[in-house]
Amino acid sequence: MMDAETVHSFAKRRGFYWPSYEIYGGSAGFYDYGPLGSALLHNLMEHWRRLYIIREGMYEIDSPSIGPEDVFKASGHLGEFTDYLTTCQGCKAGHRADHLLEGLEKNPDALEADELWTALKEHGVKCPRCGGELTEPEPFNLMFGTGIGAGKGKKGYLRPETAQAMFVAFSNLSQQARKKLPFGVVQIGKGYRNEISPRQGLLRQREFHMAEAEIFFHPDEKRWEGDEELMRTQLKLVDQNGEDRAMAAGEATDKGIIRGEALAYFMALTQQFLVDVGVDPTRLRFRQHLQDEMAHYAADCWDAEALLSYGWTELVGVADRGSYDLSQHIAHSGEDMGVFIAYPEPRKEHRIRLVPDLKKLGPLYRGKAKMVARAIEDAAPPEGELMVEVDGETIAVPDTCYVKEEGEVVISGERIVPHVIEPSYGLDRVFYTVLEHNLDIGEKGGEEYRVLRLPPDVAPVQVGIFPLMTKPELETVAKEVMTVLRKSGLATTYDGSGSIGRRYARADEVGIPWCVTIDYESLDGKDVTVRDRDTAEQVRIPIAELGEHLCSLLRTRSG
RNA sequence: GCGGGUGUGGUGUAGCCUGGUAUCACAUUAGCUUGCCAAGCUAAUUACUCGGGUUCAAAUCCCGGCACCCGCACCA
Repeated sequence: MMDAETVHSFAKRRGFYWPSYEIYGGSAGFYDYGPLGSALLHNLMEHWRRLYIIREGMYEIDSPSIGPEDVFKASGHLGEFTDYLTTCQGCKAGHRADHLLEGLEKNPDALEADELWTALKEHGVKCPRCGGELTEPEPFNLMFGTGIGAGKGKKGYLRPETAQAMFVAFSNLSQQARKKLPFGVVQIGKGYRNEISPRQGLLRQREFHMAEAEIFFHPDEKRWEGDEELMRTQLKLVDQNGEDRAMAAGEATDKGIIRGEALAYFMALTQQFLVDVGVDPTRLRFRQHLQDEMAHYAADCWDAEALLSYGWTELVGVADRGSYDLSQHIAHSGEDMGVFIAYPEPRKEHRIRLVPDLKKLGPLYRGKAKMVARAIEDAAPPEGELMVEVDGETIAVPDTCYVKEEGEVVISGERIVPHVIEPSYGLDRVFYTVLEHNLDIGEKGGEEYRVLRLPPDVAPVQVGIFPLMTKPELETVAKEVMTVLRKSGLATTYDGSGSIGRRYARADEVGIPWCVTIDYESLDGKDVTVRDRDTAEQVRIPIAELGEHLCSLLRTRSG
């Protein structure tokens, strides 16, 4: 099997990627994409856009990498991403304080620093490795913090995922979708996580590329009208019980293995993308999250995993997140993000409702008055005193603050909070997988011979232009041909150095699918050879038709 | 973050134990040559991870930082 070291040195030698800031000693978890890498990464993104935006008709947005603290309080990242680490004074091993309290406290994950410390002392917890004394837990947050504005300013964080923007701007987006469900919104951008120990090259970076789609559904109608063919895609599934099987996406839905048709659809779409861009389908599977691995709000979650030299590695997570994200932002911001769904027929109902009196509520609750009012509207008529819950606290509301109204009302629909299905791609991982799965190290004439068998539309360069000999008359024509091809939109590189075989070898190694060679017959006959990377076969094509010939090859080969 | 290992041109390496001009190959550039799959000749460019210490002298010995690899922990 290909080993990662080989891929890394290859990547550096041919300019795909290398560690950042090398001349200053480097910094773990950061990588530069070089000329060929940038082009390849860009092609992956373009392919992704073609699938999600053009074919599935989703909307794209582009939002800031930095967000104010409130956003991450609401999203849960501030809490979830903060771990408290305690260190053993003896053996210096670090442990997560909440893990040490597992089984001793009811919900150790939710404890604050001082509570954790108290609990550790109360239970007399010692280092599980050597039995030594533990230090006071220190907070560690996986989000990069920063300040917004001058002076003390406002606390901000670099986003740990791009998804929150789609939830935060939901009202604007649903307006753009003309308030019809379902609709999908995507974003490609960078995410940032201050990993404790980044390892494994591109797979676990501190700054990385993500492509995420949030598809919003009516909770009872999780169906996406897309390409029906996709539901017949064979998927390799490893479910929660570790059962391993291959079946069509549609069948897995019918059998209840995948919980929901839309989830299955987006898993199939995910597979199509990965295979299109060069992930080996025989080394690809979907693994269902275990119950305790899944976020508590998630209804179901499957990771697309690729088999790499590092082992099975998550490339994409496809999750049914329910209404969790929107509900969180509704609760924290007070913004109503519901979508109004009209009934087929308006209904008449006898109703008792509570109408809040804001004039009374205002002076009483000040900043919270609006939220109290909303809670009153939602509350059922009380037996005695009205109790409402606002922002985690229970408030008794005097009966002077609202009036009871009773009567027939016409209800033409209801407001619901949409559910969301989220395919979330780690693009750098896809990138690495495409390299590792397609770098074919074989042999030719007793010598090692490398061919990067990339799909043509993913390859960083599509055409190599070579004069057969380094003679001025050939070089002139070759450069003219190059100009024409570049004008027709093909990524083209010129190489006139060394023997022709050497140039083919150089081109094969970086995955250039077609090489065009200009020889003496090209001067008279006006045609050139086009050589195919994978078969090494050559055909002669008139120069006048070359652009169209290559463009059509590109179209047919990219599916 | 803890423990162990490693760090030499763009890539892969020899040298390190036993301190004294840094080896070789490939790659790259230029010229010649070359009529289709890493041919040849000539020349050129490029390296001891960084900082400190010991020493007349450090790639080599010692200390520290950084990076990478392996294990542990971490990986919403």
